[in-house]
Amino acid sequence: MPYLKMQPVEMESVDCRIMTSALDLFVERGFHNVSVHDVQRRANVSIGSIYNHFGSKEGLAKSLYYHLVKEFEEMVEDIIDEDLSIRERCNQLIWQLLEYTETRRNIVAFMLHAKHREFLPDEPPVCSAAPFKAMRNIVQQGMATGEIRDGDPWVVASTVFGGAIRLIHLRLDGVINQPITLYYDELVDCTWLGISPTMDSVLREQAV
Amino acid sequence: MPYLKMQPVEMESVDCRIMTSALDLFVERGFHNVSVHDVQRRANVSIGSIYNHFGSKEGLAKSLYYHLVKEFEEMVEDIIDEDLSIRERCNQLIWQLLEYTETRRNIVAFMLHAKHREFLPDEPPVCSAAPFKAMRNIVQQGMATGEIRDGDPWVVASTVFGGAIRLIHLRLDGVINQPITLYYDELVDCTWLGISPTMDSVLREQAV
DNA sequence: GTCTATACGCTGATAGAC
DNA sequence: GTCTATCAGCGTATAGAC
Repeated sequence: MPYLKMQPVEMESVDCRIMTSALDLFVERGFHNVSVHDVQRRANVSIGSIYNHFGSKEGLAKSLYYHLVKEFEEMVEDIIDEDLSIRERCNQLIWQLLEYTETRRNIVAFMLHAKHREFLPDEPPVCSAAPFKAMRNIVQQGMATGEIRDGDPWVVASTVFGGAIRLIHLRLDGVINQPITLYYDELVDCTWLGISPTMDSVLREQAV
Repeated sequence: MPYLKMQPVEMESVDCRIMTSALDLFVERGFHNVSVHDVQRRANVSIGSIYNHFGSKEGLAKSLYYHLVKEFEEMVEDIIDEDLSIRERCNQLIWQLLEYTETRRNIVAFMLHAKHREFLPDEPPVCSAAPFKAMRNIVQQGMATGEIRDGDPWVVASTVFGGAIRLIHLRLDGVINQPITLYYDELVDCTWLGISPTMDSVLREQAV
């Protein structure tokens, strides 16, 4: 059952069936452990069809990759377009990342887990793609407005999203067995307030 | 030039040359884009030799993997054996991770970046290997002694090390162009105190 | 545009001399 | 234990009918 967001066109296009099958197989076994025959079989099309549509196995992977980056980018854009504080934006992003991991596991797995350089040698790394740049942008805005601690953009951005991404990896690897959306509140607390318990006491004292 | 830590034995053993060559090639091109012939050529041995020592390409990868996990584990054990507070232990670990990334790039890349499941299907994910368990253990101890904010172990551990691991990935991907050891101090601050600037002000106010 | 049958290169692995 | 020569199978890609 294809579940990729498709452009206006028909939902059941051959392209979509092929890409969906490819995505699932690539995530299950890894790009190099999937033959074009495998994709062909799962998508219920002929090999000729695949080569007609995508030119090569690499071409198929590339199309799929672009498609997913775009979908991801739109998600980020949607959040940016909402009228939110920087902090709320970051949290919203973290939430969506966790939620995507649960509801569209393979998309996240392909974006975050797959080592594209191995089969798309000319592609820059994912983290330099548009959506990731947008994420870092948000962080920098936050530093400018004073909503986020000032410092090196890389360090701060890594701290903001590093915890979430780490949780996602653990979940994808099957080390964590429950939906990570359950961890959202606690994760956000840890990230913004830090893991040092002294800060807690400071706050508590203040509250008293 | 082989740079793997070798057991007591001679530093220039054939095993070591083969494993070092394999490590470099695997990291450069990915396991599946490296043929046994490639390894053989770089290590200046014959194919027969490789099959004699390791039985198969997968056997070579497995030996290499075990070797590196062990080396990593020893690093963690060394830190645990030192007489340090939990917090210092965590920081020491973070430092070592950053430093390893700079001085033994390929080892870290192979451990953190490589998707072992693709070529070692029966291997559990890296993050469930001994050294990672030890890292989570330290965090749990910290929660027990009150040195670390109490909470779900996964979330807290991900927050403690997530930032560092994220930085390492960015560095390995070539997105960050300077040694990440430079970021150590700031990273540790962000992690323990959180990225919320309000905490800073709280502290500052307190200090006044 | 879709299909089947086929070609051809590469790579993991072995045999057997030294 | 080390080497070279060789095999067998798989997997990408194409040719050509429909």
